[in-house]
Formats: sequence, structure tokens, C-alpha cells
Amino acid sequence: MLDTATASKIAPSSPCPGMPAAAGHDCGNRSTAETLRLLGEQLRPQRRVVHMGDTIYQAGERFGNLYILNSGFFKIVNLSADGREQVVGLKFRGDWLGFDGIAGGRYSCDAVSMDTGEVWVVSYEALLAACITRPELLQVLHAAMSREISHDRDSLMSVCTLPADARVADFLRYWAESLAERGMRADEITLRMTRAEIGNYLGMTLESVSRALSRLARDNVIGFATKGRRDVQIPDVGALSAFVQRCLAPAPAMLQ
Amino acid sequence: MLDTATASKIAPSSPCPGMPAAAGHDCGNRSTAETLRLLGEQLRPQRRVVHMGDTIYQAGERFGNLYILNSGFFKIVNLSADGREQVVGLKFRGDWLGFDGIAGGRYSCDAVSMDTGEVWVVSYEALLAACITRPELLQVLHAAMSREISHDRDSLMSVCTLPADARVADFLRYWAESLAERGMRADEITLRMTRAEIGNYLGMTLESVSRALSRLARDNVIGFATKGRRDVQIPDVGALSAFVQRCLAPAPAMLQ
DNA sequence: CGTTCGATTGAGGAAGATCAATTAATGTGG
DNA sequence: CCACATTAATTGATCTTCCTCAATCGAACG
Repeated sequence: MLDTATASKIAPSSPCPGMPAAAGHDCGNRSTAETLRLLGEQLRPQRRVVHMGDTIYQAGERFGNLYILNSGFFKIVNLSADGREQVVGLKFRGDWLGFDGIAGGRYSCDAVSMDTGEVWVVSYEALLAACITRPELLQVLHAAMSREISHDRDSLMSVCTLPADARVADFLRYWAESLAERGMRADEITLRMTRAEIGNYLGMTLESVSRALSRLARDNVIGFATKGRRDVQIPDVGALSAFVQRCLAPAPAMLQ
Repeated sequence: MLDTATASKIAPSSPCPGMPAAAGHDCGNRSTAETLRLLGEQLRPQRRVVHMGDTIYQAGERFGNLYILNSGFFKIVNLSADGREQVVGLKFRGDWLGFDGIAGGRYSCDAVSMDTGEVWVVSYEALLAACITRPELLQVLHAAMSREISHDRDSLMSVCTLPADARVADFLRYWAESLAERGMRADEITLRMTRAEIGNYLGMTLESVSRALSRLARDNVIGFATKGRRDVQIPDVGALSAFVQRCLAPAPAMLQ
């Protein structure tokens, strides 16, 4: 599937030489850690600690900075003129925030921290200047924007084509894979969102999310930690994908 | 929660109020025509005529070019591993196609022409090279990517928060405004998609689309051209927005 | 230890999907 | 240009999924 050939000129370095197991799945792309190192060295960004509930920027605010998430978790909340709120994205270590502000000169969403973490503040102007002299920065930047576009489309597809249960399963799969890609443990994840937030993100009610999770647990696709239902055990991510497929299957053939 | 009825989201377009389409000083955004002129001059791109049904690129194909739509209409179709198809975007004059390929080295969608038109082919590598010497190109490129991200989020919000009728109304509003922004007539638009395609894009069935359109016509929010139902008359775009709001309103107060 | 917020679960209802029949547009060969 | 075939759109009648409303329970916190 993924192939390095095109990347010959575009991604000059990163043949993933002797890379720690967690990182190098995709040699056309750098690992998250490697990219962060590059960005940290090249840009020397201002570092800012954030806590749960902090907003890095808000809709309507004048655009000026992009942000790179070094640790923690963010949600991106879109706001409509008539007051609707919609969680439209989740951000993990290595992700960029603030692209939506470039075109209009103002951010169009809120970026809200869901945990303690650290973001790197990068002036867009300074970044552009740095990109002129260091084209590999440009590649990193464009890759981040491209990934965001691709993922947004996948989200739309999920919402449009999957029934509620499958959407929740796919959400958990995505979360787990996002952690795994970044070398974090993915077999037990702490959801940093309420059922209401998850439901908002997935286009369903909190009750439907709760029922879907219960069903997933009953089918042993996920497990709940001993105490509390915020921690979800995911022994096998493949089982989540299989569950999604099962939801899509025409019918169990009525057999018996 | 919603701290303010902040007018963050109003006037998503119209960067330069009351301005003839071509003129464009710098409100942060250039006009479509001006941007195209700049790109045409700076990049001297290969021009390619396309016809209805042509695909400019397909999912899985090796990435190498970006495309700028000079005329015509495209749909972007996302494909899942299990065979689901999802229309995830519509492209108009001045829009770019192919951003999804940058990160992974392969396109992840099909780009399908819905009409006769012309696309400009730009080698990504050549574009990067040109951007180094001409930073205004970089700004144009990033603005295009940023706009795509913002619009994808708006799409997700529509699908997640609007009932079916409102989604169709909002879709028509978006189409009409997209045309108007580009200086094309927006009071009578030709839908270049079947009901099934519209439904796919909006996450509903073709029957629901049809019923929604009938309802909009009955309420005189839209009209159908004398012959055929592919052409939709939109005497007042504001009426479409009003219809959306009406759908969101709690209840008609039970009067009578 | 009570208060509060979040999660779960159930019962009933509504929006929209599905199934089906009809009509309208489009296309084709004669 | 017309009969015919084909595809798209409309409309109606059920049926299903998911939402809404409501009650209960659990966990966190002062």
C-alpha cells in the first residue's frame, strides 16, 4: 500500500533507520517523535502548559499562531451562528491545531484541552519564513494539513454510512490506533470525553453511546476497568473493526 | 457553555463586502478570479479538459500532482476498505484537488468530474519549488487547504446537527453561495448530482432528499424549472437559511 | 453524608429508512 | 419522429433505528 518511491525528493530523510518498534510503521512518513524533534529544533517554539478545559484559541479570535501538540489531548469544537456546537476533531500528540484560521484570518473553532499537556506555539509568519529556508518543514506542515483533510473525510464517512453501534466502535478503534501510532498503550484507554461529548462528535445522543458501549462490552469487544466506566479496555483492536463489519453485514441470514 | 452569541460564524464568505468580483484588494482573501490569474501566470500549469464522469485521480493512485479547477464541477468520493462509497466534497471553480494525497503519498479518494470543465495540473514538487521563490503562492496554497479543512468541519456539523430537511436546504444554500462567490448566477442552479448522490453526501436516502425538495418547493423556498427537476430556482438564498432555522426551532408553539 | 454530575437502562414515540408502485425524463433503434 | 427501454424522481405505506423522556444508580467532591 504505502510506498516510498514518490517520497524520493519530497521526503528527503527518514528511511526510518533502526527505529523503536512503536514508531516506524510508515516510511513515507516520519514518526511522530522524529517530527516533533525536528520541529522543536528548527522552530524553537514557545512552550505552553495547558490544563483540562483550557482553550488554546477560540472561534472568532484573530489568527496568528499554529500550535503543535506535544502532549495531552484536545478537542476541536465548531460553532454555528445559531448556537449549535459540534465537536469536529480530536487531537493527539504531534497533531497541529489552528489550520482553520489561515484562510479567513480568524479561527473558526474552539480548541479545548481535555487533559494536562503541552503545546508549542508557532507564529505562522515565522513558520513561513522558516519554511523558505528549510523545505523539509514545508513538507511536515503540508503532511499535517493533508492528514487532517483525510481524517475529516473519514469522519464524515463514518457518520454518514455507519449505524450508531458501529460508529462508537469505529471511534474507539480510531482512538486506540491514534495512541498506538504514537507509541502509547492502546489496550486500555482513558476516554477524556463524556458520553455527551462522544455522542456530539458522532452525531448521536449520549444514551445511544451508552447503549453502544454496553453492547460492545456484552460482546466482549471491549471491557470496562474494575472501577468506573471512563477507562475502556481494548484487548484486540481488530475485534472493533470486525464489529463494525458485523454491523454492516446485510443480515445474519436468519439461520438458527 | 455557549458563552456568547458571538458573531464568529457569520459571513463565512464575502471577504470584501460589496466588491466587484474581480477587483479584490487584500481583505485577507483574494477573489477566485484573481487567484486563478496569479496561479496561471506563476505556475504555467498544464491544462486538461475533462468531461462528465472523468476521474482526475483515483484512490490508491500514486500522488504527484495537485489540481486546480478552472471550470466545471467535481465530486470527491471517499472509499472504505469494505467497499462503502461516500461523497465527501464538492469542488467549484478555483478549488484545489488532491490535498489528501500529500501525507500518504497516494490519493485516498476519487475525484470525479460532474460536467465538462478544465483543470490545471500542477506538479507538487514544482509547486513547492515555486513557493520557495514566491511566498505569495504559499499563502494561496495554505488558504486553499485551510478553507477545505473549515468546510469539511462545517459538513460534519451539518450532518450531525441538522434534520434531513434542513440538511438539504443547507446543501442548496452552500451550492448557491459557492456559485455566487465565484460570480456565477445562483438564482437558478443545475444540480449535477442525482438524488442518490445528494443523499449519499448528506447521509440520507434518495427518498428523503426527494421529499425534502418537494417540501421546500411547497413552501416556496425553492422552485422547479418548467421542465425537469434537475434545475432548482432559488429566488432568495436567505429563505434557505431561514428554513434551516425553522427546522431547528423547538416547536411551532402548538398554536391553533 | 448528602449533593451533584455522569452513566445506565427502560418505555414510548418520531424521524427517517425500507419497500413498493407510479410517473417523469432520457436514451435508442427503427 | 416515434415506440420502446432505461434510468431517475416522486409518493405512499410500513418498519426500524434512534431519539426523547424518565427513573435509577454510581462515582466524585465538598
